[in-house]
Amino acid sequence: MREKLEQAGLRVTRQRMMIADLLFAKGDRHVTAEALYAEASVIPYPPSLATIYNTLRDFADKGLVREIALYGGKVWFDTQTGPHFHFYLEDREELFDIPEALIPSFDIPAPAGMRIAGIDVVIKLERLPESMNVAAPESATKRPNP
Amino acid sequence: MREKLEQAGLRVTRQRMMIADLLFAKGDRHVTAEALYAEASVIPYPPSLATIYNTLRDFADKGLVREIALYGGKVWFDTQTGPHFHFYLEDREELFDIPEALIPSFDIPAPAGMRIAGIDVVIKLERLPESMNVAAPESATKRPNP
DNA sequence: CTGTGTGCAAACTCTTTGCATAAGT
DNA sequence: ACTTATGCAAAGAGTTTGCACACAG
Repeated sequence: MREKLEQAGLRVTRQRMMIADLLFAKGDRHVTAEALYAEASVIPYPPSLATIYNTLRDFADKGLVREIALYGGKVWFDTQTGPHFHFYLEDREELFDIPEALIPSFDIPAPAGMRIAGIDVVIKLERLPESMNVAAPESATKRPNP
Repeated sequence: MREKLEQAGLRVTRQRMMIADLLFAKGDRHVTAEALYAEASVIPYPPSLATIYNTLRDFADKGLVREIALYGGKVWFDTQTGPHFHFYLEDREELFDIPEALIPSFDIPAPAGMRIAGIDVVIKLERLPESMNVAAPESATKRPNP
């Protein structure tokens, strides 16, 4: 953890260590600043909310986490910085990864004079009524926001 | 235009007509509330900013426009409600459609007990330095946020 | 020691809301 | 007439910032 910060050129402080621990200890995570703050707040002498925000931004700048495009409201951060897509469960405000295996190959050319700086794919999910709970998985065949 | 509002079950008011005109008169548009407000403000007796916000939300509720997932900050509205993906030009804060022809077929199954409520694909673009302006189009092969 | 990070509160930005007035049907 | 929309200003949510103090290198 310590090296992770040093490698990124960030000073190793108690707060940053604590935040890094929360983020990276238990595998991939998808968090908002508020959620992380709530989580940190059970620990004695937790970082302030402002520090959580600043730290998440610093981490994002250094490539330790990445920001995710989502509807209005809050900014999400993802500890997995590599290529992958997301499911978003609106009613629970939960964000999780789409298994790599399910991701189709993508080959959209950038317009002339531009380069692709990142791709964000978010598939919004809705919980089906109980009675349909065991229905066959639905497909998302090229149909953004039907 | 009038019928568009009536069909949606919205009262036809001067302000809503003005906003609908701005949105739908000149083909597909991608706007933020602020931008639309600025645009409307050149007209005598323009709608207030609050009304722009309320109207855009009403329009979105009735399916006349759709909301687009973008990084933090502002909410965007798109007059094209059908399935399509977007390029986002960060430095200019411009959003535009990806031609249908370029969009790959997508077939990601929803997890059991869920259905897909919408797909948002945003490809962030960066302007290349002048010297490379005529470079061959780059590809976005399955590489979200490299 | 020196410079950077932290905490707090206040500022800021974007969006929504309450309430009195205006306008549509 | 009756109901819904509008405008304004004020409130609200999320995020950033300024400044004094603390701490890592």
